[in-house]
Parts: sequence; structure tokens; C-alpha cells
Amino acid sequence: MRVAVSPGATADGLEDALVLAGAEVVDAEADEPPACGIVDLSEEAAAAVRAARDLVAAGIEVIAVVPADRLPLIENEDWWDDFVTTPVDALEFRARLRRIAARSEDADRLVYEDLVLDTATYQAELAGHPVDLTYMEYELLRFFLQHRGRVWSREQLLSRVWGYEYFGGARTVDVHVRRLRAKLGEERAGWITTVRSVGYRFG
Amino acid sequence: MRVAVSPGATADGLEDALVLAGAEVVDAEADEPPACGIVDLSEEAAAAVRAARDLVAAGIEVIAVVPADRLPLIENEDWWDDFVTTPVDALEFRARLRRIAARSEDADRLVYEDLVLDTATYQAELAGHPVDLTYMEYELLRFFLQHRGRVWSREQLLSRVWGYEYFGGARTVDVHVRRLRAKLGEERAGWITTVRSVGYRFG
DNA sequence: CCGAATGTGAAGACCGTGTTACGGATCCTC
DNA sequence: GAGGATCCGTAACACGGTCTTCACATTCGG
Repeated sequence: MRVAVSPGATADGLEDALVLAGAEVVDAEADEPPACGIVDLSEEAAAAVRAARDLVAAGIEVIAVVPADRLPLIENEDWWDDFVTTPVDALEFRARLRRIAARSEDADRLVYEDLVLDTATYQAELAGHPVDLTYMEYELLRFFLQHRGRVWSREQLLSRVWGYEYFGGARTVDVHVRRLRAKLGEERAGWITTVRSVGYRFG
Repeated sequence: MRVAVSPGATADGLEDALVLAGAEVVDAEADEPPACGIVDLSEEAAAAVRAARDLVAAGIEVIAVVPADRLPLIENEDWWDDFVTTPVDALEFRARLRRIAARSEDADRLVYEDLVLDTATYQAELAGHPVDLTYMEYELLRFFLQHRGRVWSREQLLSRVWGYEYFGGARTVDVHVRRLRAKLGEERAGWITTVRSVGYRFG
């Protein structure tokens, strides 16, 4: 399993624990994104949190490494998926990595009614027939599938689908929603609901 | 947060840690299902695993309490959603409980009698049937639900629901209250009380 | 019984969204 | 490198719904 560690300088024993846990440490900027990001809050907490937000925005699961006494500080944050406390225990780390690996495996197929997204091959199927979506259409649809059932404002969609530091007009979202609806077909266009003055909701 | 512990007999400090973590320990067979099930593998492991499978089958998230040296044994199992190792740390437990609570997302539901506002989906239900509210109607009703039981002047409502820099006539509030009452129905129109010369009160 | 406050209905202004078209950027083919 | 195709972001316009305001009716309190 490929994991990325941020910030670069790792705390005592962290890399040891990772390798013992069976992980392969790679660069976060590598061609193929890692399956999991480890952010270490014990040294440079601010940089670690920034890195975590970027990873989450990129759809990568995050494990935070945090001193036990700082746990209450991150409790209500949403930029981590799991955590371990220092000193890091290699056995525990392995168990948590395995769980994330297992979860991301079945995440390479996203299904909603007769729509299937294969995130491994970047292909979409509707009622058994392939649909060709452009990159942004695919990313937007994937986000909707992964976060169905709640309303997302245009700004939230821009930051989470287009990128954390995206700076552009919010109407961009409208147009992509329209293109998605068109490709989904008249029947299924209603999957994406417009919530006036708020944003869009899928499912 | 309501949690159920299985098997009944708990290990040293487990119940203490749960209570310190802010959880309410209830019976697994209670009328209302718990938000989370805790299974303790340190004593009767077999019974604990059986209980865990039942919980998972019922759609309840499971936290396993497991001695560190037994971790490899449960690593590849799928009947748990998270785990802690013994001895149990109350702070860590609280963080993990909070995460599960946040994921189950009951936090963004506002309820008053048979009215339910889901702030995540921006939908309203009255006696089980969806109600179609416009944006301002929804915002006003949400404010009332969040601040029931006291009187609010029109100016207070304008500044807190419409926005601090709002500049318009106070009669706008009256009209929106009227429309809300109409959509709530004759029966429930009295939920919003007019306090003459002062303003309005909900509940 | 009078004045003030509130309920009610309608009309116009305003805002948000759907839709289309267009320019720039990127990639592929020849 | 030219030419074309594709994709993305933005601007412009039209439409429809929503908000606000006004006028008038009604109720309430003194």
C-alpha cells in the first residue's frame, strides 16, 4: 500500500512503524496518487493541517498522527478520516491502514441506480451503455455520488471538486451541472436537484 | 450519544472511559437502537464477535475494544468499523465516538413535534410529508426552531435572519410569518404567536 | 369607540437559474 | 508546426419564481 507522509520530516519511529506495517512511503506529488496520506501533527502542526486539507480535497484518505493530549483539538475537524496517537504502535497502524485499503478497494466502483462509475478506469456506464464524460463532468459526478443526499453550495463544490484554491466564477458550476444533466438524459436529469439560493443536491 | 456494550460484563475502566467520553450506555435491546455498539474482546471474545456481527447486520457501527497483542487477529475482519486497544484512553474514545456520531449525521436535524427540518438537505417535513418552503421561509422557520420560546422583534428577526445590513421595511416579516403559517396549516398556525406591539414567538 | 398594530391580498421589482454562445487553452493528427 | 477537435470557463440574455412593498381590511387594547 502506497502512503504519503506530510510534512516531510517524520517524527520518531513513524517511518519505522509505517514500514513495519507493510506500507510503501511515496512522494505526495508522485504521478500516481497514494492510497492514504499520513499527516504528522507532533512537529509542524500548521503545515500538517494544510497538507491534510489538500489531501482530503483530492479525495485521499488521511490518517492524523497526533499527541494524545492534543486529541481534543482535532476532534471536531473534518480533514481526517482516522488517527493514531503517539508513540505510534506499528500493529495498530497496520490495522488502520488495512481498513482504509479495504475501503478504498470497493470505492473503485460507485453505483447509483443504473449508473456505474469505475474510478479505476475513469469510465461511466448508464443502464449498461457507456457514457463519455469529460474530466470535470466525471469529477463532479463522482463527488455527487460519494456525497449524495445533501446540499452543496457552489463555493463548496468549487473548492472540493475544482480544488482548494480555485478562484473563479460560481456560474461555472451551473454550466457543468447542466452538461451533466444533459448527458444523464431527460429521465435522470432530476437526480441533481437545484436548491434555490443554496446550491445543488444529488439523490 | 447512546452506545450499547456487549457482552454485558465490561472490562476494567471501559465503562468509566465511555462515561467520561460523554456517552450514554444503554441496553442493546432498547426500543431506540444505539448510535454505536461497543464490543469488548478482552474477556469473552467469542460472544463479543457474535454480538458485533449482529450489530453490523442491524446497520449499527461497531467499535471493538481489543488487547494490543490480539490486533492481528481481527485485522482482516469486517465486523468492526473502528477499534481501540486496552487500556482504554477516554480522550481517544471520545474522539472516535464523535467521528461516528458526525458520520451518522443526526446533528443537522431540527425537530418540533411533527415538523422536521433537515439542514443538510434543506428539506422540510410535516407529519411525514415534504413541505415546499422557499429560501426565506426556510431560514425564518429554522431560526424559530433554533430559538423557540422567546419573543423576537421584527427588527431582531430582520437582522438575524435577513442579515445585519438589511435595510427594508419591518412589515416584510409579517408577510413571511403569514406565508409560513399558511404552509404549516390551520392546525399548526398557532405555533407562531403574535405578541402585540413586540413581535413574534415560536413554540 | 378610536387609534394603533396586525392580517390579507395583489402587483411590481428584483434576484437566481437555465440556456446558449463564444474565446482561450490543450491535446491530437497529419 | 499547422490545422482541427475537444474541453473548460465566462459572459449575456431570458424566464420564472421570490421577495418586498403598498393599500386596504381586520383585530386588539385602552
